[in-house]
Amino acid sequence: MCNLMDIEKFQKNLIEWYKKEGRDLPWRHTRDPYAIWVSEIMLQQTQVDTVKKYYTRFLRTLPDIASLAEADEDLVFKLWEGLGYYRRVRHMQEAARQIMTEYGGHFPETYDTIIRLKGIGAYTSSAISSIAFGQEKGVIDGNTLRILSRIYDRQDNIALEKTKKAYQLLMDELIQGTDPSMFNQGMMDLGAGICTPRHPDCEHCPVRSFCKAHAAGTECLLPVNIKNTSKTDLYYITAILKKDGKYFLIKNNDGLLENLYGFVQYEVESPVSFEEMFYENYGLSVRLYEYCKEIKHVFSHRIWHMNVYLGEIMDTPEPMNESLSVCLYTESEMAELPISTAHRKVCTQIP
DNA sequence: AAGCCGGGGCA
DNA sequence: TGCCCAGGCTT
Repeated sequence: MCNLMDIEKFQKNLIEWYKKEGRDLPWRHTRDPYAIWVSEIMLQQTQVDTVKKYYTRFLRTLPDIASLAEADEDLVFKLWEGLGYYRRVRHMQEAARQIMTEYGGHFPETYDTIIRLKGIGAYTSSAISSIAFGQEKGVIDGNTLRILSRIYDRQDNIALEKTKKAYQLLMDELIQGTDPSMFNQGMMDLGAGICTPRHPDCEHCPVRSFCKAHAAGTECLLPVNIKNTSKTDLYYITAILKKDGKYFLIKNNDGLLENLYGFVQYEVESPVSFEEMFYENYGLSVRLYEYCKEIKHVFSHRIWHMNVYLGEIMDTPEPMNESLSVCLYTESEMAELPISTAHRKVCTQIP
């Protein structure tokens, strides 16, 4: 693509195809920047089909910026339970409060102002500013990096930041003078349905006449994406601890799965070591009396091997320790708490 | 620049 | 199993 006429033809082919073959998605029936924002945050590293279920419920429960800003923290995380990357929703609530105080509850309308909001980077600011406000900012994500690598038959490693910067310039050039919302969303649908990672469907591609990789037959070798994917194995003893018909759960205050609830687990070699460490941390005597099974849970960069035990918390002097009672939940209370998928698997071992 | 942060779908 | 998915923040 070397001249303006080619770019115009590329845009026209893409957008005509998008109008006909584009996906009908819930967040494409609105221009409300708040709704589009929610969808874009949910869609970060998360597949469209997964997001659909969460998106509708989230907007029904928290329909606008003000309601998100004022919402109870546990409710917000509960709405996110199972989606992963929980920091996203914490940041979103911070940004909602930011919009209330700095912009009087009115969503900012330019790329440079939107990107200053918590949890919004180059991709999301481009997406919101183009879709909700018609700004000519191209989105750079896994889809567009793949498409551009193929269109230009480039070998740049898309895992590198400098590649993304170079491709941002290309995208901003390609989006000039057309409908920014349809161009960006058309590119994403092209990446999702035609220009797929493994078996691209070039026969049905509306822009294959512009594609250098297709001409060279190299489309299946692109994009180049070299990154380290080694995982670390972690071995835990995870205890389902019961007292008076309730279960002992703690809230993670930092790190992995921050703000979610879960069973106590330690990286120790034996049940006795667990009991000792639990006593050090909580001043409570526990007894593990039965081994259930190992539950494996795979994250992006680590694997949890959770060796699940049943246990009980021994009698404590009256009145019951304050720090103990706040950690005890009935099974129906547990259903309402935000709990990670790993620990939901552990719940299945409750007798 | 590299590490960290989840979970689901797919070949 | 390994890779991918509408990424962003921290160090």
